[in-house]
Amino acid sequence: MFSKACEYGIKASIFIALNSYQEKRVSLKAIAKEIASPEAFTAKILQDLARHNIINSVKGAHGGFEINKKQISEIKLEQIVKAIDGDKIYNGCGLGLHTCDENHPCPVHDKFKDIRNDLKIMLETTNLEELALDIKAGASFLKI
Amino acid sequence: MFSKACEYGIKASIFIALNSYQEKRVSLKAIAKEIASPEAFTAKILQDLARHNIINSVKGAHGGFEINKKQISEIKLEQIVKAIDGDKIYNGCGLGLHTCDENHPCPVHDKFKDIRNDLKIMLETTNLEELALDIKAGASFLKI
DNA sequence: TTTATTTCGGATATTTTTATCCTATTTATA
DNA sequence: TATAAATAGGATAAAAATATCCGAAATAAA
Repeated sequence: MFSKACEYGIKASIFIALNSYQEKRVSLKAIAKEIASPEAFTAKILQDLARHNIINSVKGAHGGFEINKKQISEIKLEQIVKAIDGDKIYNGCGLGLHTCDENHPCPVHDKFKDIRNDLKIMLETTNLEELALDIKAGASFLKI
Repeated sequence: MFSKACEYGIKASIFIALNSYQEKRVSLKAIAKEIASPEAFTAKILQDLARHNIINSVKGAHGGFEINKKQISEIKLEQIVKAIDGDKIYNGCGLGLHTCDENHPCPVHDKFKDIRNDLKIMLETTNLEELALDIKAGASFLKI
């Protein structure tokens, strides 16, 4: 469904959010360990998220990644997915047609429409805060 | 959502079904042209579908691909997807966790559950016949 | 039986995605 | 100011997905 890069990006964002609530900045190393991802690859993704102003990066000693506490509940999964995978998840045709819409639908266009739309709504309405709270409560997990 | 291979496989199957209703066997060349796919790559996919007994291949002059007319309405999208992409679309965790279930959910497990299930139901209930009939009626398209 | 046609299948190539490595730069602190 | 701790980012490597090539095998028809 998502690329590996996107999976890492979502998990990393949740972990950063979780720590930001406690005013804790987290290092790349800590993030990669927590979400069980390759460190250098994760670094690239975090840079990408920082460039998109989804997370904030601080260089130098005692540096690391953080998210403005007040913004955590405003950040939607959609922003992370779009920053990393682009919007192909929205525009793309289920069967790869170049143009696929009501006037020129692919064979599964109608069948996919609702599913894709549900996914879209889910990504647009799910925010980082709720995901972080679940992790905090032990109701969900970032690895294994 | 699906791999390119899977997209080609679905479109090819629909085109073969369409022709099989008219007792017409179609060649790899004709298929690749109709669905705008690379010929040699499509060949591999058709071989795969044939090995899974979803389509039938006939070697030699006047050979090609066909589907038993009586089976067209019985072949579900699910079979094609599973033959080509495996069942990762069902078992895979949205965030790539090794184990992700009710007892050990990933952060988006609940959010994804319904969407994934809708997709599953769609693939399990959509058959080749209805897709072929839409193409025949000009209500959907295999390329562009 | 020869020839043309067509799929089969192994080998290889290209592209994209994922992952790693190394140096530069930034920053806090001793 | 020197040092250690971090991220930034360019270059490269490895793996996976996509795509191509070519000879072998099968089959219909001349």
